[in-house]
Amino acid sequence: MSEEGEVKISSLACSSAGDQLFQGERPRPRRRRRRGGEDAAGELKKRRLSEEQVKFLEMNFGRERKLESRRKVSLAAELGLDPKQVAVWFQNRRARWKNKKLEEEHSRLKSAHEAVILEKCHLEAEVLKLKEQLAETKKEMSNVSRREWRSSSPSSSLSAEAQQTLPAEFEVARGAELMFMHEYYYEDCVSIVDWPDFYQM
DNA sequence: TTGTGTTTTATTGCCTCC
DNA sequence: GGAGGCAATAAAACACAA
Repeated sequence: MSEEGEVKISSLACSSAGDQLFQGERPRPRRRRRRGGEDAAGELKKRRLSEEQVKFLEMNFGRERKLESRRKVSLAAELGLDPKQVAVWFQNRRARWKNKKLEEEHSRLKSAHEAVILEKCHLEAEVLKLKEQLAETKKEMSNVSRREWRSSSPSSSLSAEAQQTLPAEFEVARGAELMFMHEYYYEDCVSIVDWPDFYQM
């Protein structure tokens, strides 16, 4: 078989001078091989290996994925193949094996990723629930403190109207703030006259 | 039968190692 | 520098639906 023949036909391929500028970064130039599927002897160029041959090669591949020279020659002799065919078969088999491993790894990582996403959703839901609980607790604490404040301030100078508008609708953070201010003012005996202004805020 | 997708065998070009 | 490995690709062989 002549390599020259194939190279001549390669003028049909997409190889060009420009391709040479991007070695390693671009797809390699493709060479067209002779079509027709027959070699000089009239035999088919590409022949499928028999089931037995493949089985034997598989068995050997299972034992050792690499093929040293002596083993290649003896395998070829046993199978009645060209040593190069054996080498090619091992090369292609390694490529298939590698692809399979990559696919397995991909699906393993995908499953792990999905599990993490699921856990994240659960944790987010839990955080939401805990936040709601916290808000509820703060609200209750604020109500309790408001009630205590009212009952402990019988001489309050607030009008009845002002008392009515006390912080029933207060947001939670404001409620906590209120608790703090209540304690502060109460303990320091500061006049509460300004409180209605505060509540109107 | 034929068009199309997949698998298998083989080639090419580059890289690394001894 | 030659042998062997790998990635990318070609092309034959095969499978299969329409």
